[in-house]
Amino acid sequence: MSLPHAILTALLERPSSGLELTRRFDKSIGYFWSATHQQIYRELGKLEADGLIRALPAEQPVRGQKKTYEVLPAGGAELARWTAAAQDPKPLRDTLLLRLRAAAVVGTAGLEADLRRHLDLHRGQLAEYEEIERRDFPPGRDSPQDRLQHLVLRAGIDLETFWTRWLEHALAEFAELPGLDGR
Amino acid sequence: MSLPHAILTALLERPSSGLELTRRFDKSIGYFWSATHQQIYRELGKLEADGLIRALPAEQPVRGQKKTYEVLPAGGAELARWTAAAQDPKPLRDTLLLRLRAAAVVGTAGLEADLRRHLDLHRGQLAEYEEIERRDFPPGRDSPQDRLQHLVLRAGIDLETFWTRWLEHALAEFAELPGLDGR
DNA sequence: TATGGCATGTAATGAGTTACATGATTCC
DNA sequence: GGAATCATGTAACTCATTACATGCCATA
Repeated sequence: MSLPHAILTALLERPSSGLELTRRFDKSIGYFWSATHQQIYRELGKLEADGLIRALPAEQPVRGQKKTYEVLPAGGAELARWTAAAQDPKPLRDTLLLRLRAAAVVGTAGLEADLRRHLDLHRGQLAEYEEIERRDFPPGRDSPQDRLQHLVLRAGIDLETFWTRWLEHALAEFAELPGLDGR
Repeated sequence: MSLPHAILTALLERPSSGLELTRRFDKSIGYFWSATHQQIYRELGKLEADGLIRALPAEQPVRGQKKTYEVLPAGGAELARWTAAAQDPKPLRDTLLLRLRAAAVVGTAGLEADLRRHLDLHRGQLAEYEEIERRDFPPGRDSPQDRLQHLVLRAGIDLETFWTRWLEHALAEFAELPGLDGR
């Protein structure tokens, strides 16, 4: 239910082709809403059919040829409507927590290595976000748009901080656990 | 890919029928892996067909009649294998962050009320987790199983703490924003 | 002219959600 | 015996993922 709106947002920020969108979904927007190129092309087709976006004038309906989209007024209206609409938060669904709970019944053998790997990944992501903060949000610049985008980035930073701390804590606990392995 | 393993874990903790599992997925396990009864029945069928679980002896293959499942050795082995296997963390996908980013281009009108609502929901969830912690994990009890389950609960508590703080911060920022509404 | 990279797409599968259907049991 | 509730299930649909297919274009 959110992918079309993620695409509308990206296209309002800057008209783009499918592949350009795909690249932007690998960073920026993709930091909190990921999507593959297959999803994006399918959704661009739907959005165009629904009259929310259109291909820019030089429209060649040829296959391997670039096609840039822009948002139509109806698309902007739909995005504004969706942004303001009440939506319930989705319940948490996390594999790692599930595996820990499973480990309580089948033993912790082998889990620790993957916790360490996750810790490294989250540390890396955290460093990346902090670099972006330094580069794109220096103190001083604070248009409303900047503030909103900064707020989103802060969520990313705080979430990664949470995961690194939690994983460090978990690993410390593991070190103290008596041999539960293979239980 | 994780639902079957969530079910195996729940059944190892205690053999149950489909509806009992559904209830347990509304709390406990469901706090970090939610599932509806339709998913659960479908998955129970698959797990039984694959020989990972079985219906308890008094097996009546009658429709509206209770059917309790238990885990077979092959099921335990599969769960242990899955628990130890390396798995990449799934990229974040959060609607609220997306809406904030959208608000930076279409305006913040109407968003604030829903942020407040989310804040209330997260505060409620946090209180619920803290109550569980008081009740189920008093200082002192610390078998390895308790420690692992407590670790999972701590993740829930810390995550809800993060969201409440972030939402408070976001609302404070909103209060300072010049009229961006309807931009 | 052929190779590699760019760009757009199709097909198949799987996981999750929503709506509905049916049998058994209990209690009035 | 009728209504409510418990319990199990089916069907249809949407969304996401994985693998593959095809056309264009530059350049060696």
